[in-house]
Amino acid sequence: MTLSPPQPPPSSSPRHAAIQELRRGTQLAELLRQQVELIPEPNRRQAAVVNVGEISMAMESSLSILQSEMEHPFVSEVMAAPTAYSDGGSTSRERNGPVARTRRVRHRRGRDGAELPIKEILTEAPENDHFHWRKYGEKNILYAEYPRLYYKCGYSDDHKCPAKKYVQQQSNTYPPLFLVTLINEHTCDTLFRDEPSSSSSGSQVLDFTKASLSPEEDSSMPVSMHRYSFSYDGY
DNA sequence: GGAATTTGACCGTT
DNA sequence: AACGGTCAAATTCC
Repeated sequence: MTLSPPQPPPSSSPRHAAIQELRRGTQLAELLRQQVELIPEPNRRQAAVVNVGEISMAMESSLSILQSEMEHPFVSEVMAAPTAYSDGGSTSRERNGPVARTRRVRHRRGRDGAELPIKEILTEAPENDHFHWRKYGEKNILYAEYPRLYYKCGYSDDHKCPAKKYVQQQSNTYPPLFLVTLINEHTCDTLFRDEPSSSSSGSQVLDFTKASLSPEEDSSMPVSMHRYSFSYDGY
């Protein structure tokens, strides 16, 4: 992933130092993840993997916040919630677009006109939350190389949970990066959030197969690189 | 057969 | 009119 800002400030900048530390943390988390994969007991292993995933996500999120502030100091007030802003311009140059463009984050408003809480995260693992999502749409976005996938909380009907999630692949690097936009907080959180340590017979819910395939690339990559499926346990 | 996904139509916003 | 987000009928999967 391309982590360097266009014009790195002097390394004496505290913010730059923080970014360096976060990058180191990300690498260490990845190392830890590999170690954790070796835990023999399935339950403990899965729980540990999930925790490491949370750590990675937190790191990515913090990195995105710091980097976006350095690259776009003017956009931070746009967000209605603590936000990892990432753009489609400097970190992902669309191959099929005439120019790299800065993604404009629009205010999203509910019916009463109030701004909706939005959180954007750039991550390699969009499946690393433990919620049950149901896909309800997919759109090709102008100048974007990959489609945007639309998900809503699997309990949106039963429990009126308003949480939604958009997922869009941002790069064809390995591992690919996904921009995850989270809209609204889960109201089903404590009661219905899937437990990472619960046992099998889960229902497979999210599949990023298409999102992670670029239009003309073929079998030069292992299949596993193309498959990003969410698996959730029942409750 | 039920649940989840796909995909074109529809609609609101810009 | 174009674009992005959602709906919902059709289809696929388990």
